[in-house]
Amino acid sequence: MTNKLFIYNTLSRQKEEFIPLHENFVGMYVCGPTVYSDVHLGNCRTFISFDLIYRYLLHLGFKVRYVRNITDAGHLEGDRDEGDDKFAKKAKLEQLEPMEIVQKYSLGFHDVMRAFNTMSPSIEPTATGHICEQIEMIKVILTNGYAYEVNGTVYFDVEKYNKEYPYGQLTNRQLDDLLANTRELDGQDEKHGPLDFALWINAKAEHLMKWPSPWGWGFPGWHIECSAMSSKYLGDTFDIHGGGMDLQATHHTNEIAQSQACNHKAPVKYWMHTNMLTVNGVRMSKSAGNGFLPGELFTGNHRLLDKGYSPMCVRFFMMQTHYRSTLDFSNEALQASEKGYRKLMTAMELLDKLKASSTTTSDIITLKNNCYEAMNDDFNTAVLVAQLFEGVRIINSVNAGSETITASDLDTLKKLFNDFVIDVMGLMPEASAGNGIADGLMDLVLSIRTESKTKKDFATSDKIRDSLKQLKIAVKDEKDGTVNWTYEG
RNA sequence: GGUCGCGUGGCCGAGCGGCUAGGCAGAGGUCUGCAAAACCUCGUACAGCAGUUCGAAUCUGCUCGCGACCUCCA
Repeated sequence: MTNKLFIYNTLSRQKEEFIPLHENFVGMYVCGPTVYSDVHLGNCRTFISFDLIYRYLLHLGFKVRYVRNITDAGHLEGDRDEGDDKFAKKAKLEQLEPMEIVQKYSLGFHDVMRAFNTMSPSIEPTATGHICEQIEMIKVILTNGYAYEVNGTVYFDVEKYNKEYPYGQLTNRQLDDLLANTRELDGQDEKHGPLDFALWINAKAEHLMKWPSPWGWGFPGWHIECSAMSSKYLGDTFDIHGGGMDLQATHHTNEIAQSQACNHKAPVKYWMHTNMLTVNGVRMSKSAGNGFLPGELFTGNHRLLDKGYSPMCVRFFMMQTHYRSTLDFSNEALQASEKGYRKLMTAMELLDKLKASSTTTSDIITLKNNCYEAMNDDFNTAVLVAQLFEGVRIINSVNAGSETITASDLDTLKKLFNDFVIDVMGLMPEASAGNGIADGLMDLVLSIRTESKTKKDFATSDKIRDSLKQLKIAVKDEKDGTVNWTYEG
C-alpha cells in the first residue's frame, strides 16, 4: 500500500507529497463562515470537505490542530472599503444588536454542522475576540513599511509589496495583469493604488461595531483576522490552509501578503481549495439567490426540490465527488445518491451478521489497499466510494452464500468499513425508523401476514404488503423466513 | 477583455498514454407463491476536427460550448 499522502497544492498547481512541518503534527486553518445570515449549502460543502480531510489526517495518526474561524465583524458589503458592515446592516434590518445577529447565526451554523456530522474544530476563534492581535499585526505591517494610514483607515500597499514578493502567486497572475483589470480610481478614493485593501477601517459616528486603535475608533478589515488568528494558534508558518475557491483570488492572496509583510515568511505550506456547488449548472451563491438552505434541503420545502433528503444522504452525495470538482445539485442526482447510500448502510448492517468460513474467495487486502490509495491521492473519495461498493458486493455475496470469507478477513473487512465509512467519511446510520408503538404494530401486522402466507392465503398477505407500501413501508421476506421492514422516505 | 478550469454512456461522477471505476436508471437472467432485495450478464461513453505515438478519453494545436475569478460570497 502507498502510505504517502499526496495533496494538491494551489500554490504549485500540482499534487505534492504531504510532509508536515513538525513530524506527526498538522496545523490546519480553514476560513469559516461569516455569521450574518443562514449558512447555505455551498458553505457546507467546503466545511464537509475539510471535515473529511481532518478526519483522514486523524485516521492516519496525525495530531491535528484544526482552526476554523467565525467572522463576526469587519466584513463589508462592497469591496471598496466603505459602506455598511454586514452585521450592522443586518442588525438594523432585524432590529437587533449586531452581536445578537452573530449569536443567532453562529448557533444556527453549529446546528447545521452537527446535522452533517462534522467534527468540531480544535479552536473556533472569532474576529471580535482577536481585535488586539489584529491591531498588533497591522502595527508591524505599518512599521515594516507595507501600509499607510489615511484619515484613520490603514491600507495595505500592494504595489510596494509586489516589488519584493509575488502578490499574485496564488492565482498565477502578474501584478500588471491585475492592475490592467481594475476600475479607475475615482477622485474620492483614499487609496494610493487600486489593488490596495484596508487593514483597519475608520468607523463613522453611527457605526455600531467599533474598537479603539492607534488610528482612532474603527474596525478590522476582512482579511486581517485570518492572518492574525492563524499565526496566533498555528504559528507564522503552518501546514494547511483551506477554503472555498472563491476566496483564492482576493482573500487568500491578501492573507499571504499580510503575513509576509508582517513576518517575512510564507504563512502556509499547502493551500487547498474546494470547488463550488452548482444548481442546474449555475453556481449556488447568496447573491444569485439560487441557494437552498440546509433545512430546506432536509425537508424538501423548496421550489427546486421534489422531496427532502437526509443530512447523511447529502453528505454521501458530496463524498461521491472529488472536493476539487464542481458538484451539481439536481433531484435526479440526489435520488440516485439516496439509494446508493442506503445500499451501503444496509450492507454495513449485514456485515455484523456475516458468518466466517475456513476459506476466502475475495481479496480483502487488495480492497483495503485500494481504499488507502484512493484517499492518499488527494483525498479521492469518489474512488474510495467505488472501492467500498466492491466491498458491498462481497458482503452481499457472502451473505447469499455465493462467496466465503475467513474470520480474519471478516475482521479486516469490518474494520475497513468502520474506518472509512464511519470514521473517515463521517457517515452514520440514519436514526432508527421505529418507535415502540410502530414496532409493536408492525410485529402484529407482519405476524398476521406470515400466518396467511402459511395458509397460502396470498391475497391477504399481498394486500398487507401493498397497503404498507402505500404508507412507504417496504416489506422484505428474507430467505431464512424472517421478515424485515423499512421506511422508504 | 484578462487569468484559469471544464466538456466522459439516459443521469451523476472517477480515471488523465495501453489493463477501458463506481452509483442511479434500463434490458435479460438466477432466486422467490408473487414481490422486494441480492447476485450474474449486457449496453462498449469520453464535445468536434487535425496532429504526436506501435497505441489517446488521457499529450499538442485549432474550433465549438460551459463555468469560475477579476466585484460581497465557501
